[in-house]
Amino acid sequence: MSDNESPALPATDFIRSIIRDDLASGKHQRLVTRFPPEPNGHLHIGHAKSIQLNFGTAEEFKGICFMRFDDTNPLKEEEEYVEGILQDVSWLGYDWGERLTYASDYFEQLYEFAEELITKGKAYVESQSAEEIRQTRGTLTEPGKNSPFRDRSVEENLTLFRQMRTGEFDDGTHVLRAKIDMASPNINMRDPVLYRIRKVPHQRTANQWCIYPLYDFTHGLSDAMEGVTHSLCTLEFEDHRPLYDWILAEVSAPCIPRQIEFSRLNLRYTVLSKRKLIQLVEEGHVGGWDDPRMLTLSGLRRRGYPASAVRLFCERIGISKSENNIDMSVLEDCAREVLDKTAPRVMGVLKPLKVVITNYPEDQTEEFQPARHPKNPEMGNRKVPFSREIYIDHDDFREDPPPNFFRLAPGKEVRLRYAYVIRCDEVIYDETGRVTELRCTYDPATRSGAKAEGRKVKGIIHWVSAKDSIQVEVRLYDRLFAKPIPGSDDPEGNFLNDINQDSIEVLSDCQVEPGIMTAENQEVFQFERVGYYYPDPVDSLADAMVFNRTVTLRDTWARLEQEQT
RNA sequence: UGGGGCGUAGCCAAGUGGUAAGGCAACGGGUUUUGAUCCCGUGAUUCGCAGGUUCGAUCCCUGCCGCCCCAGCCA
Repeated sequence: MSDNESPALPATDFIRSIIRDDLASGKHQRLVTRFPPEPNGHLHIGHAKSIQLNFGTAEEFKGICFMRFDDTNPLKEEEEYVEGILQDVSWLGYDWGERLTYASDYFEQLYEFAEELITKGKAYVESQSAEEIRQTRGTLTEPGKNSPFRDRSVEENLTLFRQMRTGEFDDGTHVLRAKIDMASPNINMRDPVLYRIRKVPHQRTANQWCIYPLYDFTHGLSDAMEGVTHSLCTLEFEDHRPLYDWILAEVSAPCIPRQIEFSRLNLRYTVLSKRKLIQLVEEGHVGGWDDPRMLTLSGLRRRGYPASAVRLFCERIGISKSENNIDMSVLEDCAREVLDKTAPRVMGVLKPLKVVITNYPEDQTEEFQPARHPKNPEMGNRKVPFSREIYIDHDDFREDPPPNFFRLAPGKEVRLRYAYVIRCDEVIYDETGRVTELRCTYDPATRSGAKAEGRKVKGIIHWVSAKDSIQVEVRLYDRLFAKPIPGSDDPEGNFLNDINQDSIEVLSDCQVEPGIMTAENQEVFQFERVGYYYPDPVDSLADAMVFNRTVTLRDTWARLEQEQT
């Protein structure tokens, strides 16, 4: 399922430095981390960065990493996402072993910690409405006001909180608040809400609870209960760290984890926020979470990205605290790097142009046996039939070739890869003037592998035997958005206007060499000179294959030609 | 105008008092029956800006500028 190539060089970053120091100083005997997604959507490449940090460092430092679902909001979370998330993490190549947990596993202990806080006079039951709480919170520049319920007695708070638990109040009538400081310049410290009443069943605890803890109360304590030493999260939680520390300090926590923040991944020409991904899926702008244009892990997987390419990418971009905007080409290049070494080669003609080799006998065929991989002879050879009628790619022929075009043109010669040199003698057109066929002659003396190949020809093109080739559908993908930062030009930030209308092109009449049918496993192929293609795991049928273009090969000629014009 | 962060080459990113790692991209050259791959070579007199301390500052101090995050009973 996943290829387990380990990263080349050990990464060094500020978080690993802290871990290294804490282990060296004896502050911790063993590293414990956790990857804590909320099951309200599927994972994307930004999560891969976090997964690789948490699971990756655990592996590196011989520690452990918990796979923990942060499921404290039954209104937004769904069990179906759990399965997808677990599949994505294991696809990436990480194993949580026995350490699959849920914040909801700790609801009872969490409740006890809440009572402890109340008993210590550090939390109170608030009976103002949500609106009133908002009104009295103050603003960024003005302090908030104390709640009239702030000084309820411990006994009253305890009674009320227990009644909240037993369901005696309606949603929204009461909440539990920490008693910290309504004048704090950090808004998170202005008596944050710890528990709210929600009379809805929870995916895992069903109707056991009608009060649910909020993130700030849950997260640090869950970390502590799991013995997490380093709680790694993204920058937007930096402001929450004082609260994280406060809760752990005020309660008899089993240990004190340290929260460390790093910057989240931003990629150009795509969106990675869960909200936006959900919108793309729900409004039908894409085919689903696993649409190959989506930078979700399921989308990348379906597109043909090897897990090791995603890991290489995460390693390459590093970990820091600065805002970043990584170019999509970095990701693409990681795919090329991995695939070049592993993908079996095959010839595939995307836009077939028929070529008749007029001096090749009609009933003759022969078979070439090129290597499946130019540098890995152990991958063996394939059989490629050759005959009088072949297809070449339309892009490899020009009636009026530009300078330095060393492919086929009237009167010019090219080598058919692994086969012969041919010369274009005649161009056949249809009524509309479109080129429909080429008449060529071949030179038998130039047979591939022959001692004296006769002459050197600069151009080499791919081809397939017309009567032997397999027709397949190919889907060419491009970036989903036309702007580096979707929505940045729109006053309302509407990113949907920037969707690239040409992000998918379907070619239904592609011809590939018959050897592709021998593939037993789903694997990514390199269509020589063109790119990497992966059989679509959803729409591909045994007799009607569909290939997704994972990524093109680097195309120096395309760049050159663009510069020439 | 409150609080928390960030600012090192096109994009990432180390270094944190001793004279700017590395990767990707780009460019030049070589190999090549994939215009691919591979190989070799090239880039910051300078670390947001301005002062200061120091024999010496990207690193310490002061001031300024720019960008990001925070006012959910979301995570």
